[in-house]
Amino acid sequence: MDVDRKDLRILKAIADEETRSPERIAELTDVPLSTVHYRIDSLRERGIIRNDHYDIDMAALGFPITFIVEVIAEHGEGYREDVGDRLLEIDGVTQVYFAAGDTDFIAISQLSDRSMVESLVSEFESMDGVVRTKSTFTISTLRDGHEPLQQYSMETLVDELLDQER
Amino acid sequence: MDVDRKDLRILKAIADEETRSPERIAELTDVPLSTVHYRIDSLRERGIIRNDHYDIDMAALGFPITFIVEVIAEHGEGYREDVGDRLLEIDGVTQVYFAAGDTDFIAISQLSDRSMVESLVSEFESMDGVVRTKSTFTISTLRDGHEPLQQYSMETLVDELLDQER
DNA sequence: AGTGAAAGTTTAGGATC
DNA sequence: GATCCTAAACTTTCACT
Repeated sequence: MDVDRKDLRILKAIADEETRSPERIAELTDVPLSTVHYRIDSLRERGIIRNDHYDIDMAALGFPITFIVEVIAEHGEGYREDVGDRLLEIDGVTQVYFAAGDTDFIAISQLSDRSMVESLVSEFESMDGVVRTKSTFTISTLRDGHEPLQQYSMETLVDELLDQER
Repeated sequence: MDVDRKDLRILKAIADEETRSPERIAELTDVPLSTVHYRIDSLRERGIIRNDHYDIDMAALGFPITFIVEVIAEHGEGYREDVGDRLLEIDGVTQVYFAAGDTDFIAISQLSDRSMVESLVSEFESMDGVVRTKSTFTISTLRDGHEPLQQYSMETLVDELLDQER
């Protein structure tokens, strides 16, 4: 059920080469083509690989601004859940996290221009159950999260995910 | 060069159905199959669709914790650039934004367990040029950013991306 | 936009460990 | 249960209309 070293080699090749081609993965990992197919199927069954899809570059499409809003919600009877649900309904909000500590939610959105930023800010501020918001306007994206496994060394993957070293 | 309504219909179908199959896209959009192929090629050439790849579910793989760190850097001679570069080198840091305002950087990481959180926090704190950090531990992910276009209504897309309404 | 043949990719069957 | 080969089935690309 758990991943093994061969799975990790395949996943790392997928992320590093940004490929979906079993042929290419087979070359890079020295795992035979048909085994690559078998392993990818199995990773999909285990929910580790989701659907295969296209990666849409939001900046290239016309939404170059990443806007991050921290939200402090009222702390009583289901307010937090309500606010969370309403954050999810706002157009352009692509990530929402529920957090521990001073901040209750962090919402990240991809926007087209300043007017879209302004209308988003006013949507957040007029939202029922919201006590305070803190917005961060990003100047540049040093790294987007589109291929997360690239940011782990094989060593970290092995250390963190495999129980028994041998 | 710019996208038109037909491009947006295709992109929205890709995001909503999480599909990569031109046949399925053709069905959903009523655009002929060969035109879907042609349009997807053209979107790729324009950089709007990047590579097609697998979506790796970091939580399912074994990195269920999203950890968000705001970094305030020293404000002199290239300190900011240095800090940015060093943030990018840390294992597990999947998104880094350079921001305007009180916070200079926002780094988002996907981690396996508390011990990985602790070692990341100490890496951040011991980093040269870092004045202060504020960490946010997320309890749950209400939405990850893996299919951003799902979070835009067709109306918003048309309003924000197409110049001339007709 | 559409057609159809060529090229490429994935699935399925069966042998092996 | 995992592996790996081969061949059939399917999908995509490409030259042409």
